[in-house]
Amino acid sequence: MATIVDVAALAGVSTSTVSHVINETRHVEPGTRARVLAAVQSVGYRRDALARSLRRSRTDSIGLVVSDAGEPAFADMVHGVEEAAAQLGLSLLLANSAEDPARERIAVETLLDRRVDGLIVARAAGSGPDLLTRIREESKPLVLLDRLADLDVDQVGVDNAAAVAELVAHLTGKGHERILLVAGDLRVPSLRERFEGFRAALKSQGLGTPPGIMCEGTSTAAATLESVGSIIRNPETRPTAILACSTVLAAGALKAVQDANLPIPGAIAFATFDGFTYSDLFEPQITTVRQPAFELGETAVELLMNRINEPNSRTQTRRLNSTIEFRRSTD
Amino acid sequence: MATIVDVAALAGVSTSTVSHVINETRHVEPGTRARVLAAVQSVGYRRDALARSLRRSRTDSIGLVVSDAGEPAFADMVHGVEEAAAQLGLSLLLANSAEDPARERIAVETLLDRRVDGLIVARAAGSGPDLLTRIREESKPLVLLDRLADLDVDQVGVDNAAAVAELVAHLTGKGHERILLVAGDLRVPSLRERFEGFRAALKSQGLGTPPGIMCEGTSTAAATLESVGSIIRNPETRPTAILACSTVLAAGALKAVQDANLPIPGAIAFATFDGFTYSDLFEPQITTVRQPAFELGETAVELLMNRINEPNSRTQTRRLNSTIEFRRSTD
DNA sequence: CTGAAAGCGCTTACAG
DNA sequence: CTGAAAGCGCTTACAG
Repeated sequence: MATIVDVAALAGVSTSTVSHVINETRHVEPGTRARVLAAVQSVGYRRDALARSLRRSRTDSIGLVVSDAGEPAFADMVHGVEEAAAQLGLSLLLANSAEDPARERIAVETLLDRRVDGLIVARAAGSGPDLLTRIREESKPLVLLDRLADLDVDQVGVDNAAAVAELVAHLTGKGHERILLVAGDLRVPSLRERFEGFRAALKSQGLGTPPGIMCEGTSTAAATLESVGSIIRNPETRPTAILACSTVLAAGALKAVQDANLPIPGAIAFATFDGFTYSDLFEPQITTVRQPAFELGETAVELLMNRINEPNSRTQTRRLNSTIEFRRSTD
Repeated sequence: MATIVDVAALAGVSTSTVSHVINETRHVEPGTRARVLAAVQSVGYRRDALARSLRRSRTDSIGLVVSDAGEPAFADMVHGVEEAAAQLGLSLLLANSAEDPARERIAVETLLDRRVDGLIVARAAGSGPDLLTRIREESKPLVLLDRLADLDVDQVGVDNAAAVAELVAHLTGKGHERILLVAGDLRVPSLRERFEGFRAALKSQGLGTPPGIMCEGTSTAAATLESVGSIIRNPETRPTAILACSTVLAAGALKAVQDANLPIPGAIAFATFDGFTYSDLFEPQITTVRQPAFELGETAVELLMNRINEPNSRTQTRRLNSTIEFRRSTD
């Protein structure tokens, strides 16, 4: 690979001048400039980003650690981050923690070693606060994505409480008073927010939480199938509506309803967070809270750039609105 | 940030020794070693990957350019690549061309500037051969993913011909002789392979391609809805089965069938490549060719590492098998 | 068993 | 308007 020295030699100038021509960072005589550019072409010179980064202590790259690259919502966030980063001329280093705090730690350290200009992290379910402390120690710009913390950091997520409230209002409006929340792993902040939001929404509707009408702690479709199954098979505990807090929970719960031969929405209404694509084409058509996942990613980059450019500005927490697609499953 | 010089000073040794201790690259007296390690801890030293890469001309990173980060199949491939890379201690630089050859070009150049050790590319639909030439000029290891080329490069994709053949055999076995192939953009190699495979399969069944029974060129759900709609509304051209070659094509075609009030599979059978998740939970339950997208990504990394370690070995083309999930839509 | 020193390919004050 | 030179933080032959 040709270096700046080769170009300088061929053009008969110093490496300073070559550098300044390439980066347009100071005025150069048109003639000299032309010779340099010609030399660049002729030797096929390409600036080495590594050397440049080392010298400038800035890499023009950002790191993204997601907790579950297999989940469509996270895939969309990755897409949004990539898009926004590309627009700004930033490269994206992607890592997946697979919900494993140890892997998350390694991913963050690697990204730190590579001197990314900033970090966006959607934390693993069991991730402790020490990770954030570690990043702060390095005073590396950081934005939390989707899975927020009760800390003084920049973060962007969904307004889960508002979405739950709207959904509960919709269901109670249809006369439902016994709603089963399939809540999932409450260590995941977004799931906890939905859980808390659900309780608050019921309370404000004067309903209170019927005992046994929460289903929490399960994370797999199989486990959800089982626990939801046992709740709905028992007429004592059977709800008139089910609200699932993620796609995988919805899959398990939906299967349980089908296994119990309960028609939707005839015997039981059904709604879900995230959920299935192209729902309009299939039966049952399921009412779905659609997260603005792509925009979440874009916003994370925006917050990160703010932090990089203004290290001492006040941190902000952004809550984006989800949209609810109302369909026949809750009619 | 502490550097190797700080560590050396504190431990009272040379930077050579520090480097060798950290990298375990030559024997060091246990006592010295311990002092170095203690110094590393005490100053919170972390090796700068940038400087290391510059010196070694090796970055332990790979670049991945996908053509459509929004498509679930590509998201899974990204996931597979990430997983395999992480296992090998490689960082992943991700870029999306969004099916735009110009963006693809920029993405590749950026990755080349960053001196990734190798490149995995799922090319944009209109991508020309000059991009591959360019990468070869730099003699940078390259693997083509999913969208293959008729060139002497390492590549991994799906055995599309085999999948189509199996599906066609399944349909003809059910008595279908008029099958509509919703083929999509034939500039996309994988779609072209399905198209060619379809013709070959019909021929080997002694059927030949009925005129007007191909629907090609459309890439959006809306355009597909329209063209499939006009084909199935006309009893002269109406097929008894539809085979869609991608998720978005399937969405458009399915809508057209529903708009025409043709029951599936009563009036018309339906099958698709890729397609919808959790299909078993919804009606119509659609027969689906499931690509091993994650494995495709993993295999791409494997081929790339082979190439990096053995630059002069023979190139290989790997074809992974898809699995067909047979469901009621083709009963 | 260890160290002095060159060099990877850039950028950027400093000087003229 | 341009150049000589230091330095970013490492690795690695070379020498002892």
